[in-house]
Amino acid sequence: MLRDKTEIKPTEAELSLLNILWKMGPATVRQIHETVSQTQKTGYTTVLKILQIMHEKTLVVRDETNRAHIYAAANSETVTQSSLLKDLVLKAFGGSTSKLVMRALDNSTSKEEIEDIRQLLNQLEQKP
Amino acid sequence: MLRDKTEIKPTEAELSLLNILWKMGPATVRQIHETVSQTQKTGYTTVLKILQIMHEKTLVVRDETNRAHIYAAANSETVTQSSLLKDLVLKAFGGSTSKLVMRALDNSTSKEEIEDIRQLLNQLEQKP
DNA sequence: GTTATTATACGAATAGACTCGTATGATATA
DNA sequence: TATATCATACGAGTCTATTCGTATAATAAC
Repeated sequence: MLRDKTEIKPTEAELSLLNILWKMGPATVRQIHETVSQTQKTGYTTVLKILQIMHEKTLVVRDETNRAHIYAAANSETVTQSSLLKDLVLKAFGGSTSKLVMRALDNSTSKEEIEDIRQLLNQLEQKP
Repeated sequence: MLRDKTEIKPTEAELSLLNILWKMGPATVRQIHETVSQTQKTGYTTVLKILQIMHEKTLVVRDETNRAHIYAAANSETVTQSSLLKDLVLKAFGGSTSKLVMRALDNSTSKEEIEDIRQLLNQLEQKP
C-alpha cells in the first residue's frame, strides 16, 4: 500500500529542522546548523545527515547547483501541521477532531485566544 | 533532569494498547490480545512484551495477585490526551494552543461539532 | 601551485521500538 | 500422578532514529 506523500510523518529531529526552514526559508546546511546551535548542541554532520535523510523521504527539496546545497521544506508549515493533527486525531482521539479541540481548549487558553477561535467558528459556520 | 511522570510519551504501539485499556478497563494480556487481534495481526507475546515495557515505564499498573496479571492504564485518557497535545503544541505550533485549535478547525468539522465547541468557549469565558 | 578551508558522502555506533520464538513454571485435566 | 494447557520471562533479531568521525572532493587563500 503506497503512502500519500503528505502522510510522511517527520520525526522529532526532522520537525525541528523543518521549523527552522519554515522560519528562514531556503538555507544551506551551515546556516541551518548555526540556527540549531543557538538552542541545541548538535554537530554539523548530524544536521547534514538528517537533511539528507529528509531529502530521501522527500520532506525537503534541495538545490544542488552550487557546492553548498540549498535546502527547503517540501511542504508548507500549514500542510504539515494538518497532517500531524490528523494523525493525532486518529491515534488518540478516536478520529474526532472536536474532541481534540475541546481537550486542547480545556487546558489553558487566554481570553484573546478564545475570541480568535470564536471568530473562526463564525466564519466556518457561514461558508459550508 | 528527571522527567515528569505525566510526560512519558507512549509510542504508537503503546497508545493502541492504552486505547483498549481505556475502553475495556483492567484486563489480562489474553483479553487485550483478543481485542487487538480483531483489527491487527499481532502475536500474543508481542502484546505481552509491550505491556511489560509499559509497566517499566509506568504507563500501566498491574495486579500480580493471580497467575494472569491484570493490567490497567496508569493515567486517564484525558490526562494522556492533554499530554500528547501539549507535546504537539510545543513541537509543531510554537507553543500556541490557539494556533493548533484553529488549524484543527480549518480542516473539517461538522455543524454540530462547531456548536459543541462554541458552547465550550462560552463556559471557558465565564469561569476564569 | 600548494595548503587550508569547507562541502558532501559514507559508514558505523548507539539507542529505542517492535516482533516473536523458546524456556520455564503454574495450573488444570485426564 | 502424568500430561496438556496457559502464563510470564527472557533474549534475539530487525528496523528506524540519531549521532558523529573520517574520507574525499571542491574551492579559496596564500
